[in-house]
Amino acid sequence: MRLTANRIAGILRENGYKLTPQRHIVLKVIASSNDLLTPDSILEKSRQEDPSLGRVTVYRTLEVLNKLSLVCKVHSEGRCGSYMMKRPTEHHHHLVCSGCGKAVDITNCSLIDIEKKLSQESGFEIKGHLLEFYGLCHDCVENTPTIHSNKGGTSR
Amino acid sequence: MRLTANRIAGILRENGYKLTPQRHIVLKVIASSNDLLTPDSILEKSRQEDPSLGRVTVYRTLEVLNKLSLVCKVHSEGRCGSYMMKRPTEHHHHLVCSGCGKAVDITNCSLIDIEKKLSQESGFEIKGHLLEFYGLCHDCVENTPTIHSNKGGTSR
DNA sequence: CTCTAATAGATACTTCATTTCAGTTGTAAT
DNA sequence: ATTACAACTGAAATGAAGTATCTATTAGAG
Repeated sequence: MRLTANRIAGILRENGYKLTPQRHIVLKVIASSNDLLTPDSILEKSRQEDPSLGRVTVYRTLEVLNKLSLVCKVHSEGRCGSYMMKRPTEHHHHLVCSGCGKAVDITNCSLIDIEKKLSQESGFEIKGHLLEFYGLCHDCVENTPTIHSNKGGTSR
Repeated sequence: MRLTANRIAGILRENGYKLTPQRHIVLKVIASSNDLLTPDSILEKSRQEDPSLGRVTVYRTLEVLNKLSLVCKVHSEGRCGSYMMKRPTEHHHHLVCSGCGKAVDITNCSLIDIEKKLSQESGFEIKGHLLEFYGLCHDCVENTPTIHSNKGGTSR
């Protein structure tokens, strides 16, 4: 089951948020993409429909959507703070293409068991984990793309 | 085996980098901490020893250390781009305290096997993964701290 | 000691995000 | 429909984090 922009619009209203034309545009942009989107690319796409739409509105809408757990905030390679529509409702992670931003959901996460063991060993009260896989999708392997930057290593 | 500031200084020189007093200070700050440090906190601590030390120098030193794989770049909760000395030389991940930044190394990572399976299923050429656990260390559970910000969820 | 490429810090700039504020609007109640 | 108001919008100012440029300085090889 895929969350459409209209379905999300309903959820917003149910939670006491107003449904403005601007929000509807931003929603549509996010909901209709399979890729990871930066706030800036969301703004750009939204302005194709309403050129006067403000940057602040994008950030505010993302904040609301994040609060309602309707979007996933992803770190990705060299680019933190990108977003995509939440597709599986259960706990999951992502495999993101460093080339084009395409994202695949990974739902079979076995780290919660590991958390328990870690918790005992370390004395930490573990609140959660961050897991992302990154690489190149089939198309980008062939086309050797240069869109997403890939500088600087992360902890691995 | 723990990397000391002096040992790292040697590695720098072996790789053709000069060992300036400023770099030595920055090194000492990172090497003598068990916690995750933001560039800003590294600057602050370094300035306790040399108040004229510049922000740019911190970034440049971190860049060099990262290039030589002497530090780990960690994303952590709501705070990307923090650093800590690399302790195990092999592939590993971190458990980070959202309260005080304390970090524990996790060396038994089984995700590389999963990567292979994922690669076959998705058609992606997987380059790596990002995994971090976060929570509160024993001290911070008791003292209910407020140092590190904890706003906004990440993908989990 | 001398020489030079590497480095430091000052300054300016860029990018990304947040705050503030005055005017506008969705929507629930009349 | 009309009204009333809290929620919302965009412009502009501000802030935070990191980068680029330039000149003076210096680590360290010879």
